[in-house]
Amino acid sequence: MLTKAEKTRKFIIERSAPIFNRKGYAATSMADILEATGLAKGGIYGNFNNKDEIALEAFEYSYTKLKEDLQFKIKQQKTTVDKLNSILDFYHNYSIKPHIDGGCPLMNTAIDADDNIPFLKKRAKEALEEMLGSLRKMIQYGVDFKEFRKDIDATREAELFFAKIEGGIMMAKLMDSPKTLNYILDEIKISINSWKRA
Amino acid sequence: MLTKAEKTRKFIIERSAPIFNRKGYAATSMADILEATGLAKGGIYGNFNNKDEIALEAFEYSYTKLKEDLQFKIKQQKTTVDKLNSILDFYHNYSIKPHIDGGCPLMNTAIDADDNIPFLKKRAKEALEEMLGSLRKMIQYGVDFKEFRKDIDATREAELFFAKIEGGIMMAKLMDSPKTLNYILDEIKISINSWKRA
DNA sequence: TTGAAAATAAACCAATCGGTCTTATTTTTA
DNA sequence: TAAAAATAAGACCGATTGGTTTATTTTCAA
Repeated sequence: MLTKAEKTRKFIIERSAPIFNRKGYAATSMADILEATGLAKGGIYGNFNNKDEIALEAFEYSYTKLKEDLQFKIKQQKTTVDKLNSILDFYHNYSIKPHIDGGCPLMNTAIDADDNIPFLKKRAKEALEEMLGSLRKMIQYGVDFKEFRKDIDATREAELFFAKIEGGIMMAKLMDSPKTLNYILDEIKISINSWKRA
Repeated sequence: MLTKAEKTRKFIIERSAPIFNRKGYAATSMADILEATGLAKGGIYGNFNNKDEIALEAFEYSYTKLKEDLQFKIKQQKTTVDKLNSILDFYHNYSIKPHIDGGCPLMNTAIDADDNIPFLKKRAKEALEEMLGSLRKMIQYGVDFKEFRKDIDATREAELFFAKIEGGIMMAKLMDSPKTLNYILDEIKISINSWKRA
């Protein structure tokens, strides 16, 4: 069972995460967090040392949710091809209905924190590395178990896979249309098929 | 000749643009701009109405510089294939040495302004549309003048071209390595070749 | 050379920033 | 059920925010 303090911490993070993800670190004020939680300063600072700590845990929350939502879809598939396609399916209409308000926390934090907020940038980088690692393993599994040709470079393809999706999300967000993202997803789907053994 | 006022405006924007591009709208304070220009408040507010106006012109400056730097490289090439490749060349090592401090102003502004700063988001969207328009025209020219197969969808390819590059830039920035961006550029190069007529 | 306009510095403003601290209340434990 | 401990409210703090005003200096045409 969660203690009261643990529940409150969790509650504060759940409410803060979408705000940080939408507005970014600097634009999110403690007043925003008070409003979103309905708590007063004592309630917040009794559970967190400072804004940085909330921002870091908020990123953790948004990233973990992304990971878990993806894993939920992936687990339902058996073959590597189907698993990869389930990721593409996850991002279908992602710009309209993202897994958390504000869109991909990796990209948002990458851009928001890159030149100014080292502790957040560091964590986002680690998260991206983890993400790429699972994707690489998945593709390599497909190679090792003869689904894909053995000349497929899993590391390279994982990086390309993710970069394309992120680029597509950015375009879709800015253009207020999922069109480009869907083009990207279509293209990745084709390239996955091209990895298949003859 | 520029009047004194025009010179001062230009000077303020030149100094502010990299700061806005690096830190984003909210994190950039008027104090930052005073420091970067060496001017006092009177000097700034005598030339601009408010921070928003500076931020908007700063984006304009960063975007125009991107456009001009690209056009300079493109103009030197004759064929569409060479022109497109010169764009790829422009983005080679872009993450290490971007055309302006902070990297691509389109992506930075897209993420920074998307959910919070409508006047900036609107301008970034227009800029992206313009960018995609020129790219589309360029590819279509290649189709019309028989460099590319006639089934090539210039609109689609322009969007894919740009989305991939932006995704690559984001990854390169976050990972502190141009590796993924270069993978992306290689892949785009191959796809350009695949558009060629037999 | 002079006088009006343009440009600037810097004091000043209210509002908001992140954060602290005391006090009251609620929750847990004995 | 009472004492102890955990928790939260909200007044308060100095610093900083974007922006204004005023007095002074600079610029340039007549």
